Amino acid sequence: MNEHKGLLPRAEAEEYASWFKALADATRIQIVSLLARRRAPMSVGEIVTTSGVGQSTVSHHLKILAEVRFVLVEKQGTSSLYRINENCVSCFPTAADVVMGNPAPGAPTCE
Amino acid sequence: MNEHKGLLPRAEAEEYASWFKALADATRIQIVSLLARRRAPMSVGEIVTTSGVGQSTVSHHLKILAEVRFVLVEKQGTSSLYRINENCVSCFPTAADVVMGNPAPGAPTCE
DNA sequence: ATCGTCAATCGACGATAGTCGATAAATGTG
DNA sequence: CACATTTATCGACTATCGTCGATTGACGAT
Repeated sequence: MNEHKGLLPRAEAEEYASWFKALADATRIQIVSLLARRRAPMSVGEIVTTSGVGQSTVSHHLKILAEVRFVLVEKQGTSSLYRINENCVSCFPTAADVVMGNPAPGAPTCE
Repeated sequence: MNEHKGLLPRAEAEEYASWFKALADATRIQIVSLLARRRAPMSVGEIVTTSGVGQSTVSHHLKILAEVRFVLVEKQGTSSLYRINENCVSCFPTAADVVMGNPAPGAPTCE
């Protein structure tokens, strides 16, 4: 149903780009893959010591990853537990999908 | 075979990130999807007039897309013809692959 | 050889992004 | 309440990126 013969509308392109931007940083990939391997939730502190980057930096990246719902947060006492969102990761658009305009924008925003 | 229990090695993470970076810009997504819809090669000039951004900008983006082999170039006379690399697009790693460390780095660098 | 066209490169500018250190806010503990 | 701990936010700095205009280089035509 997405049959633009010409240019992909700017708004759609920007939405796609924002998703890829979330994975366009080495530190973020390290964090998200770390959370994926241990399927258990991790606190920010654990991620900080494991990743070796500053605490504020980790917090910043987790915020970005949470915005695209790659990770989910759960507050527990004074600490925040982050875990991978398998749903969102698996429905992340493939390059082929984006290029061909297959997925409706908003797709990766799954629960 | 990629069984890091801890952190994904930085070099691998940076390689993954560089692939996603190629699609982390709205203009680049517009260009690549434009080339994908018309499966025929397009000259830089055509892309410029269709996309509405400056010639040097388009050239710059095409260079980035060519570096990750999303597009292929063929010089013909005074003009350069760009076309989509269906091979590379389809073997671009999914988010799940990257997150779980499935694809060997270097995978998207297919012919 | 000269000119015109097309694309790549260069230089500059503004905007964005990643990182850090310091501070603040929230929550648990004595 | 005072204190410690954990995370989020803020401010600053630097590096990178996207864009443009101008220039250069390559090629074809006259």
